Order: sequence, then C-alpha cells, then structure tokens
Amino acid sequence: MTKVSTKQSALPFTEERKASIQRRLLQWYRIHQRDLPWRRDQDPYKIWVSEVMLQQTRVETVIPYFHRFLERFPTLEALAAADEADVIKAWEGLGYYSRVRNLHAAVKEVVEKHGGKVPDTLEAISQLKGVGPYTAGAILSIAYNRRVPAVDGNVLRVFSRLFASADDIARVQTRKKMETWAYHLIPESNPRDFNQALMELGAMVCTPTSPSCETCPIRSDCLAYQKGMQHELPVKKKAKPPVSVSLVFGWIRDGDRVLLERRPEAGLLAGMWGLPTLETDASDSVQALIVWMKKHGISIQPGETLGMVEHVFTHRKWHATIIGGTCVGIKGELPQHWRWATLDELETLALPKVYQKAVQTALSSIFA
DNA sequence: AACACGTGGAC
DNA sequence: TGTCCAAGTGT
Repeated sequence: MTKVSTKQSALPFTEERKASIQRRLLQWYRIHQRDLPWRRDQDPYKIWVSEVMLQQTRVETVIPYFHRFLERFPTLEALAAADEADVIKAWEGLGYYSRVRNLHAAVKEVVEKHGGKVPDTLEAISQLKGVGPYTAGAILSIAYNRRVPAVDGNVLRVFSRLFASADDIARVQTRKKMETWAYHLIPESNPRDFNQALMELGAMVCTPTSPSCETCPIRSDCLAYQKGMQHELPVKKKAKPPVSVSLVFGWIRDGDRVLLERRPEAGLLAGMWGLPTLETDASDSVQALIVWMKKHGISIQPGETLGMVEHVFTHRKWHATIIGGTCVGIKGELPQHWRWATLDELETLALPKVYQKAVQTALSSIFA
C-alpha cells in the first residue's frame, strides 16, 4: 500500500452493492475457507512467513516448506538469531531467493528496532525489506485485523470481473485503482476475513481459466458474469518468452571434492552456490572453460562431457553442457567466491534446482 | 513503467 | 513443447 485515495466518486459500486458483496463473501468464506497451516492462529510472524512464501508460489508448494521452516525457526527471535546460510537452506528449491534474504534482514530489524514485535502500522511495516503493498496489507489485516487493502493477483482478477474492468492488471495504475476499490469495500467489522475471502474466492472459484461462476456467491453482483465476459477478463499483457542462453558447467574434481562457485550478489540466483558457470556460445566450450578458469588461477585437465542440463527461468532458458575435469594446480589461494566441497558438504549447501539437476546428471554419468 | 527474479504444475 | 501461470517486490 502506498496511499489510498479517499474520494468516493470513482467507485464502481453503490452502498447497497457493497453491502451485498460483503455479506455474501463473508458468509461463503465462513463455510468454504480451506484449513491452511498459517490459518491456525494469528501470529504475525507466521502470517508474515506464509505471505512471503506465497509470493508467486502455489499454496500446495508452500505447505511443506512452511511446516519445515516453522519447525526450524519457530519464532521471530529464532529466525533473527539464525545464520543466513541455514535460513537459505530452509528455502532451498522455493526460488526467488531474495525473498528469504529480505525476510531474514527484516526480521532482524524488527528485533533491533521494534523490540521483536512485528509493526502494526502501514508506515513502519512498509519500511521492512521485502514487504511491499500487498504483504503489508496482508499482515496488517490478517494478523492485526486492520482495515488495509491486500490486493494480490487474485483480487485483481476478481475485481476485473466483478466490476467488468478491462484495465490491464499488469499496470501500476490499475493496481492502485483497485487498491482504492478494495479499501472502500472492506467492512469495518471484519477486515481480516474479508481480505482473505476475496483472495480465497479468486483461488477457488474465480480462477484464471475456467471460473466456477455457477457456485460463485457473488455472481449476482458480477458485471462480467451478467455480460458473459468472465472468460475475457482480466486483461493482462502477455509475457515475453524466455531468452535461450548457452553455458558450460564445470564438474572439476580434486580427489573426492568438487569445485563450487558463488554467483554474483546481484542478478539471477544472486549469492547462491553452484557449479562453475560460464556463459558462452563458443564452438569449443571446453577451451573456453579452461581459459576462463585459468584467469581465476585454476588449472584444469579437461575430461569428458558429462551431459546436458536444460532449465527454464522466468526470463531465461539455460542450455548447459557439463564438462568434467580435474584440478591440476591452483595459483595462490582459491578466490573468495570459490570453494571445494565433498558430496556430503554439497548436501548441506542451498543449491538452486538447476545445479541440483547438474549434480545428478554428472553423478549418474560418472557411475553409469 | 517495465523488467528481472525460480520453480513446478496445469492445459 | 509451448504457454501461462501462483497470495509480489525491487529497481
């Protein structure tokens, strides 16, 4: 939430319509809400963790991570006191790793600056890393029952249909407009359930591809349903397809250890450990790897190609060739962002999926 | 404002 | 296979 306009003139609903939507939605939610692990209590810390995990991530994916994470870090204080490497390990495989770095930093800040209590004001909570307009509204409304909008992708979709809005929901302007609508739609009595009801409806009934309008509690209020437009809404600009990139991964051994490289602090898989990775279109990728590693003071004796890995990110598609080799000499100390790891040590590191695939491929090639 | 940022599942 | 996502945020 940035700032909510309080002018009533532009609202797409009357007071009667508002009352109808509130009543039907709340009644429906009381009956049909899912029993999700983060709905067992209203602990702001648990709500916060769940909201960050749920960013761009499906509920079914989040559930096991949520259980493990809360078992490992049961309280805000426990998380704040933990080593970052352990925190990231608990996030391994969830993706968007900056989320957990921001969460960890923010939790530490809450301990230092707010006495360990998650802030209950929009101004304070919005200053925390990784807490944007949606997450701020979600925590304030769900944990503290504050009347603050929590407009996520579900709500944008529900509103687009409910009020027959053809505005592109990818636009900032559209999100702000709908935040205003949401603010004026929230009942004073129960912001907590109303915000969740709106999202739950989007998740369970007013779904992206085939909405279940027949069972929708507010279909009589829905302008898109009345016009038969529910399948045309919401309007959203199409995403560009991922760009293909060719790379080589090094599987460089020194006895029973393999060489790892830490990725740069910014960009894709920022700060994560992985196999030595070189972006190259060179016809002789083996030579490119040798030269590149030599520049880092590491001499290798190349071996055979151990396989290929394909991995699709949101904006990138990696085609990686895994090249085996042994270390035959290191000039001075290993650079800061490089390290050796035994296979057992590999297990203790947080490895992104693309490198997990590569390790599997290399090992199965070697033991084939 | 537009784009980068992970992953797995559905169609 | 390709496409579109799923409870967004940071830049």
